[in-house]
Amino acid sequence: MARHFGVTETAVRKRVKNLEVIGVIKKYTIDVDPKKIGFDVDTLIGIDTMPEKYIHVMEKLRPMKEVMRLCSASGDHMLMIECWFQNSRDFTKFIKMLEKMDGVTKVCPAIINEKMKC
Amino acid sequence: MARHFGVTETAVRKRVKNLEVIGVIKKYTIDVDPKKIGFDVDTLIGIDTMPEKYIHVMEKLRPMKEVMRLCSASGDHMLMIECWFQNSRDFTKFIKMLEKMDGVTKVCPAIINEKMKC
DNA sequence: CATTATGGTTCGAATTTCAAACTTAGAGCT
DNA sequence: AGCTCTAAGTTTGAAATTCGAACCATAATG
Repeated sequence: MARHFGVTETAVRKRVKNLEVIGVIKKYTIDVDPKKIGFDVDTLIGIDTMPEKYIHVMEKLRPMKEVMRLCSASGDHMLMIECWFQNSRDFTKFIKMLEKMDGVTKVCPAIINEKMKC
Repeated sequence: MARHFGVTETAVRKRVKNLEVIGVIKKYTIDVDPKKIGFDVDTLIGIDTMPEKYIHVMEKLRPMKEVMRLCSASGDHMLMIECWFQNSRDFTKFIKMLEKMDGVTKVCPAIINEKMKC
């Protein structure tokens, strides 16, 4: 980067450090291909809950090993989760579990076929 | 990592290198906070299209600067995109544009409030 | 039983990391 | 204008890391 921008390596380091401190850079991550490690089913699931059970459902979902990402949303769905499964059986089982979960009113699963842009 | 697993640093390097070669590690990324750089509206948008216009819509969306991620899916929606906007005005404008786009039959936007797990 | 593949280790030179001290240059005051 | 403060760069050198090459050890295989 330093070479690219024509400044010293230290200057770049200071800027990056600052981006970390002020929170622009939240973290450094590794993009892993779920299929390559046996997770053939990558899904995005929209969930709606009864308003008073919202936090409860969220707290219940968060620690689940299948749940790779979780965000609260407004609009089409109240919660959106990305989940990885070894196979479609596990996927179906999980969806059924969600539908039965206390406070959940709607479950809208989408199976991700291909990530065209990341 | 080497210290953690009690092997040499070179051993770890070789394993990581191998993970890169076989594609388990797709890439190294930086997780940036959109709000911190002026993108106050982070959204997840589900899109449905007429089957014959599917590829066409996808190719049109992919290069758009607002589109941070794009994946093809089956189930709840045919396409799922994550988009960043500076403000809700830009967001609304984009949604209207999508709705008018040739071949698009349905647009389901969700505004991400908080990423609880990444 | 010899051979190959796999997964380690050792070693050292080259490169990178990183903090401390120092230098601008501009912005905001009086 | 003169002064001070701050943001952003540079220099420098010691410490740490990177990384290839050469070299084991072991298990699986023809």
